[in-house]
Amino acid sequence: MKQPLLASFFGKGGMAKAKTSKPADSEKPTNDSSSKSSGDDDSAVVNDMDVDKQAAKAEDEPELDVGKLDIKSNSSSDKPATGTKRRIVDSDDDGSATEFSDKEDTGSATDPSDAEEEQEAAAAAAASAASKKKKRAAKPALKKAKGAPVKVKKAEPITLIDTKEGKKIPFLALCKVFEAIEATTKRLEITALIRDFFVQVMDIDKEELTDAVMLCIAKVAPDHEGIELGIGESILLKSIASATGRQIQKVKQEHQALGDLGVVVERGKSNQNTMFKPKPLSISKVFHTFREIATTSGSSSIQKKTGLITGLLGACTNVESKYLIRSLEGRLRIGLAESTVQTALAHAARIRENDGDSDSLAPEDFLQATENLKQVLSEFPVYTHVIDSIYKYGINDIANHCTLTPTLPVKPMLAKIEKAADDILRRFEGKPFTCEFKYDGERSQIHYVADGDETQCVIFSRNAENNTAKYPDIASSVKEFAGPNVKSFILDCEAVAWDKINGKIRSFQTLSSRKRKVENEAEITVGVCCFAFDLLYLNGEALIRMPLRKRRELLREHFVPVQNKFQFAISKDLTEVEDIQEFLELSIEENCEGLMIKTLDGSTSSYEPSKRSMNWLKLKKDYVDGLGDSLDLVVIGAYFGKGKRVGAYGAYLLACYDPDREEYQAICKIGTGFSDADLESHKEKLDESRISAPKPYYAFSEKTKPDIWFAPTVVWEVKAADLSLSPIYQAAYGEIDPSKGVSLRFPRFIRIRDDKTPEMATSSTQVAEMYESQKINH
DNA sequence: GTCGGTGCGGGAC
DNA sequence: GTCGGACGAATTCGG
DNA sequence: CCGAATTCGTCCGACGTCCCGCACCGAC
Repeated sequence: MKQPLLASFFGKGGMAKAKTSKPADSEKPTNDSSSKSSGDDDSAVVNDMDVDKQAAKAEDEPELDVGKLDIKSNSSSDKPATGTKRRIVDSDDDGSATEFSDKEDTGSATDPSDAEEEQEAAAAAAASAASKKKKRAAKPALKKAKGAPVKVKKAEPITLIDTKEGKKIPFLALCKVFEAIEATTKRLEITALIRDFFVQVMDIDKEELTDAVMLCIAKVAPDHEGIELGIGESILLKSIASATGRQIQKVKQEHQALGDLGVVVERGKSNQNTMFKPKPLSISKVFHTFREIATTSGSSSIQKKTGLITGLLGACTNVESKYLIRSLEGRLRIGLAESTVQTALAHAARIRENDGDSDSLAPEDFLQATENLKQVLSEFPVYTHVIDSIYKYGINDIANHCTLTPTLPVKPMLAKIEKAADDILRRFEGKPFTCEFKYDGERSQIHYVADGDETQCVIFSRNAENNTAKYPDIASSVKEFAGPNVKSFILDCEAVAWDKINGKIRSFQTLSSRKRKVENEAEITVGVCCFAFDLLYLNGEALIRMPLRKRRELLREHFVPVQNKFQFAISKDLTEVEDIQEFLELSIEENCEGLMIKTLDGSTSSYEPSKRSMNWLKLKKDYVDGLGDSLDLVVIGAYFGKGKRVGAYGAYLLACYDPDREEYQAICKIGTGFSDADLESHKEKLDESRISAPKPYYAFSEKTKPDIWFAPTVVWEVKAADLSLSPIYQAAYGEIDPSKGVSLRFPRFIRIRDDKTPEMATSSTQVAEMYESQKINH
């Protein structure tokens, strides 16, 4: 088949300088207690509120009526993804109907009429094997795209499922679905595929459905339970080597070439001739082995884990091994992520409750179900429990049984990037909104419950990790900042490293050096101050559906700033662009990252994480064209790309120039900001200056050693949010700290600087100056 | 057998 | 964290 | 007024620095 080469794509607002006059009237935001004043009590603060303030398919499907069976998924569907209707009524029969064999049953299974597409699919699959030479062919994007754009692929019935009592659902069935998903980029189709699978599993067994869902999202437990696989590249390499009987080095090489461990195993296994057919893996077997891996720790745990993985691999067919490995990497990379899985699960549940009939359901029915499920999971992120409730009460009623509960993390509301202050007014046109300082710390969700004398405080991170052990100091000061009538709450805050001697914010880098498991409060080296900006729950009542104005009111009414420990995020309710601009400058001045902008009233101001994933806006200085730190750096090396970047370089090593020592000093890697076309053209151009070993005048560390070296010829403009003190990069080495260099936070490619020679790149002295000018470093 | 260095995994941004 | 690409839905444009 | 073209929002997966905790390993 003709696989098109890497396709190329094409494609690619300023801010007014306010400052003019401006009725600076009042509104000097004062964070009261912040530094000096500290009138910590509410007085100052709370009062001026108004001014504002502070703060598959089967071998053959005997039972299926062919007619009904083929379904066209979506495509024309007017309803979202309801397209595919399939009836798998069988189950009655003796089950054995659907024996599966790992060999190629694909083709045969489906209905002849579709031979065409079938071939297409087969081709795709074959492609990887046949045309292995050009790995690009494997790019999902290209796979199908060209082939049959017109015809929509029908969802192939995948029924490797034996419904007979006691039989487990084969892992292979799920993998077949993954394969089909990977072959397309159409979102509706993806949803339909996984949804159909869930529909089938759902009828069979609740536990297996849960296991399947967990495998789809590549998780082994809810985030807050802190159960992690603890598996990474090196352990996988080891396991693959042992399972396929090869040297680790070999596997490593192949990994570099292919950029995908999944593909590496798949090929490795197919080269192996298996004498006997292993007992097929079931979904629950796989999932439970994953859990076992996750829960082993201690001495020689790596060996045990490797053993478990090797065992699984031994029982895998080729396809299975690919997805098994990717699951262990924590990312399936097939275009199916949690949000889509949730949608599919909701649709499946709705269909099941309609006796398996999707035709009579309206698009709104699906929408409603999806919204319910997403909302519930964001308030009660425990799949086992939620799925349980679906069975018990129905998808439309789960919200009444899985409600926001202190002690269980709420998915935090996020913000969308906004690049210019002007756009904000347009977006919010006329509606009142507030601007808050965006502090550079760590998102903390503080939960508290008092039950008589028993009190409990739990603190979660932005990603729902349980951080209670990291912040015992916060937990122990709850009683100081919570008012006397507060019995329970969930607070949304930013925990920021705090210099209590000078009453100042410290850098993010400082915060991150804090111990993660503090045994004794006395040993805390980095103090923290919480800047609260929202209240989600208070005294037994969820507040998330209230408008922000109300939540903020309750926050200020029931909580009290405490010096050096707890404050309200500084905020101002504004209406003019110039004011926003000025407030942004002020936030920067105060060592914050920028502003968060939120509407105050109406439904858009409620705390609804799932409905609109980002209802807040964030405005940072470095988003604005022409502002923020920008450097011109020399490209001296490159790293092979992985996944969708195979065939290109995934990242490059950059250096600044030190004219005194006449050397190029590594400063950071860069891997974002490139369009696909950039990726291609950069490689082409840079390969011309490829050299086999680093120049003697390159200063770099082994830890950042690139796969490919270049002579210093190309200069790029790069933007960064901050500069950091680095243990592994050499830029401005010794100028600030005798044993550390400087690196960049959030580096991204902006453009090529054809007009600069490498010697004209940003110098190490300039780098040092830029670092020094960040006042937060003193 | 203990101790410190190293490399990996995972989590912040 | 930043960023670009693909989809699908919403909105605008052009005949 | 309707279909085509364009814009917008969402989702996904590439990739960045730095840090701690843990398992491992070699030196003593």
